Amino acid sequence: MINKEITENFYQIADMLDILGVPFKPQAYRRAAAVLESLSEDVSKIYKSRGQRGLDEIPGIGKNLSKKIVEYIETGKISKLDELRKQVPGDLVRIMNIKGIGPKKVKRIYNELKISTVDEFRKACEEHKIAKLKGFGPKTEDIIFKGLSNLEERRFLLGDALPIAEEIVEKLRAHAKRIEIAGSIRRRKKTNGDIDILAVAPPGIMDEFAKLGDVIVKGEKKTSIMTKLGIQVDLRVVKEDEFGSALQYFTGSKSHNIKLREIAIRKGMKLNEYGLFRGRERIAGRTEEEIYKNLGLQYIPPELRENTGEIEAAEKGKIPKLVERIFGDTHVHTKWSDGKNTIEEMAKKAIELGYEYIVITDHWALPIAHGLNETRIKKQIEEIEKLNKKFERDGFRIFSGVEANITESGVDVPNDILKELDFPIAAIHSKFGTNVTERLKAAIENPYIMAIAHPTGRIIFKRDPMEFDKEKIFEIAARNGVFMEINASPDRLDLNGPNVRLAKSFGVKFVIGSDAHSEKMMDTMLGVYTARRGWAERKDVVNASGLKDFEKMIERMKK
DNA sequence: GCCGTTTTCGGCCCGACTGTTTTCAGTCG
Repeated sequence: MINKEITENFYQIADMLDILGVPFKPQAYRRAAAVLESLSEDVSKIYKSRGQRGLDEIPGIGKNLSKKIVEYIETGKISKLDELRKQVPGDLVRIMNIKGIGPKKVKRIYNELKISTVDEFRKACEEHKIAKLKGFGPKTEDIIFKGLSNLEERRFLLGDALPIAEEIVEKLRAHAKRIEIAGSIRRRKKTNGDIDILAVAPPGIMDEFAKLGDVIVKGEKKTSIMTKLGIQVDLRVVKEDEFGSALQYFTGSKSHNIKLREIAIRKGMKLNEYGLFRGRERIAGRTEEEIYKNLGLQYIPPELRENTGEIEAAEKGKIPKLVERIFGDTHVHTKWSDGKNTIEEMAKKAIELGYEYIVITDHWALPIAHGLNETRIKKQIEEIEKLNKKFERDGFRIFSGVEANITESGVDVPNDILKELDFPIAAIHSKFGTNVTERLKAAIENPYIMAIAHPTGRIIFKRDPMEFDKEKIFEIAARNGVFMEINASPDRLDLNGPNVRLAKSFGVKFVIGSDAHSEKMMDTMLGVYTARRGWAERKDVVNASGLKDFEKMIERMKK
């Protein structure tokens, strides 16, 4: 996606301008980059349809930055970045990523020691040249030396970070009056760089917390540790009547907060983590709700706090009523293909999770996944019918389905099989770079396919999303009434939030599926969070309603 | 480089903690 490439370029320009000591511009570049990062539309599409002016209208992007975006779309590079590279040599930008080392320090080392590469920095540390510089010392040198061998920023899947955060909160709960997860985990971002926890507690909690990892910093209001798993955890302790303002502040996002503080200033107030103030008078702070209210805003759920239009929506009272839970799982694997559990075991787990139905969607003849064939799927349908009699009294139902593979010649399951199934879904599992738009289109236009599973094929940290004409596919899907799946698998979360929002703008409806291959994995909450981040409401998500609605929908689609 | 319910010029979020200092600059979130 071109947005991401431009974002990278902008962040680099910002860092370089920082090193050069240019004021204010770095912030402008970073703000623009952050906006582009969570923009659901492809900037090249915007440029194609509405020209440079279309780009200009994006908040945080003015004449100069839109010109640079156009330059990147047309030439694949930004000449300003090339110019800056001549002025800011070597690895200085990368070295600046070391926590505790910023533009000023990097620049001084560069100027005074005339070094710029990682190797030169390492050598300078070993020879203790950096500690001898004025204003530097052994600790700073140590931070740099250790940081050099760990330069890549590590991020964690929400599916990994959230349980760790919850575990720490549980361990500390007895020592705190109130305690909650804040930061990007509370916003349910798909990946997280660290864990932020906020508490109202006596000072002793810091000692308890310090036992859970290696201490990085320890003060009475803030302590940071590094856990064995390599994830940093920050604990902040605040006063009880400041909890709301602190939670708001530490939940972010940064650009959401900056915007809120600007609104506060415009209305003659001041907002910080201790409260909302008018002059010396503190007018809010105990709860987040009263802060938003006093700023003249509707309450904004954490998942939306990315400064991508939610503040404007809140000003007009138009924050959507987001999905809260789902009633069925539309993507479940079993032992019939590559799953670990039986249909019955998966059904029982679903009942335990409070669901009213599941759809069994095993793979079809996929070589890697020991798939179904015509005789076996008939047997599977028989088993499902038998189990349905058993579960009837629980008000629970199992639907038949399949996860068809979308090959280059179309969906790999014959139509006369598909039409026997309740809810067949289809997905691409190979050749991620070949005719993707055409293949997705063919699958959507197959009259029996109900949903496209993991539509972009992305696997976080491992495989980039496939390139295809999203607008076209979403338009066709909406027209054909085919659902786009929000895949709740922790390393997929595909569609992601911004894509959900884009698809929604075309009138696409969604299903949330766990893609579970074992009962342990059958939790769709990450999918619900992803839907919320995409501003999806109950009416946008089929399985956000109960069994009756799902049955009716299937009947309708069968006609 | 962006932006405007005081502004098309002159602002640009704000407090905690650290290391290196003798009162604070730099960095982070």
